[in-house]
Amino acid sequence: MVLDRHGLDGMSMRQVAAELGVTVSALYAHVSSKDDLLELMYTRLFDDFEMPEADPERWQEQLLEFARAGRQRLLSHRDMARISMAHVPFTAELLPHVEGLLAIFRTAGLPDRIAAEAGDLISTYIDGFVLEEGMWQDRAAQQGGDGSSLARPDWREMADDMQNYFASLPEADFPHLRALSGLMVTDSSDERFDIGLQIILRGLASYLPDREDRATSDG
Amino acid sequence: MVLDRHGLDGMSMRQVAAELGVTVSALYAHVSSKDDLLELMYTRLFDDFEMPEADPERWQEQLLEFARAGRQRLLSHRDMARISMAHVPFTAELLPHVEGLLAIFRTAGLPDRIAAEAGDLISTYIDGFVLEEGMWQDRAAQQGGDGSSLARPDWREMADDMQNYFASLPEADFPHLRALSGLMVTDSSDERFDIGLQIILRGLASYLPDREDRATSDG
DNA sequence: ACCTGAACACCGTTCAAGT
DNA sequence: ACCTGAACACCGTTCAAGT
Repeated sequence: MVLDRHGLDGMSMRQVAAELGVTVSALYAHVSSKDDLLELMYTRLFDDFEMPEADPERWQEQLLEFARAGRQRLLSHRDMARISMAHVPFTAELLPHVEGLLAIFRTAGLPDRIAAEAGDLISTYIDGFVLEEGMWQDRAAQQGGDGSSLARPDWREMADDMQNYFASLPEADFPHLRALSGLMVTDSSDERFDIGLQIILRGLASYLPDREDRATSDG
Repeated sequence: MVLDRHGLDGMSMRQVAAELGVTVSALYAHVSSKDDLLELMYTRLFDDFEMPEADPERWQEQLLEFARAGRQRLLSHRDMARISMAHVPFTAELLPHVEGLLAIFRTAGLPDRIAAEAGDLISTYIDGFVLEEGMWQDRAAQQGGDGSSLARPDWREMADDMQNYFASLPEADFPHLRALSGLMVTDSSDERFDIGLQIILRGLASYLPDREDRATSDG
């Protein structure tokens, strides 16, 4: 199959067929449904995804890298976050990744109960975040117009507008929003992703049995 | 507008129109697009959503209750999690809820930087979780068949199958999955939701400046 | 084994026309 | 002010028929 370079948005079966120079119905000889096709693409997407050797001294960095890399893959093709969400990752191709995640959690010292749920939480976070940012992009592009007349949305300008809006709210009703107006819309997607993940990782760390700054006592 | 009782799945404009005893095109006199309609429903959905008075002694319980209540609302109508995700909650109707969340974070003592991102994280979690569980339900229902011949999916049986599958994996390649096979698929959605949220809340708590068990010193 | 053409049962949206 | 009817430009999927 040669349909890995897409970038399409709505990605309809008809468009895929057209791109392959073939009728729509021909696709159904190779694939039982659109969902099936997306599933194939999804599996391919993580084909060469390498899981690190679990290192208990670096478990947080390893998870951060894992999550960032996962987000990047999902961002590289449209709709991948949605199909990722629809999947329980218990297929033959994806199980090694689940195992790799569990290895990181358990060798780090997390209790089994938490280790069993942590992968789920991180996956939900990655999928949810990517899906959300995709939707926001779509909405912004949609509002910005078809590239014809109006100037394109201008990200920084929007942020400024928001900031001014928050600062202009009545003090009596919105003291906290006013106080944080300078912090609410300033970060890039990358920063927001990392901060959210950091909070999750610190939550996981809180379950570690011994939380002292153990000097690297080799023995 | 009288279209708040739906439960519809695909919820097409045509179905809405039929339910109201009207042609499709008539809808466009009241609503500029399907997205607009969903937006109206979404706003209505949180009309009477009460935010608690921020209590620094109970901030974690308050957030847990907030998240549970939010999830319940989103579950009550199809597609609401998706439209929720597409929205930055900075509309006149939703701003009071954002303010209420910020109040909880800040009176609890979280640093402003974290408070500004925490609401985002929790919202992404709620939306992502609900969207995911909806998709899993859809898939299960789809596979289970149209209620005709085969016995319906039977939740517990599926969990047992999964557990057996994990336990049967080769020890050399999947030691951690094998070790956790009894914990990977046992929890209900409600439990998984709470555990994930608990991890996030403990992550937030890790940013509190003084983390001692302060006796309730009044004064 | 792989494809085509035509059809079926849907979508969201628009627009002239009616009362 | 509110609705209808018909159309436009799409969907995913199926199925008999071709080579």
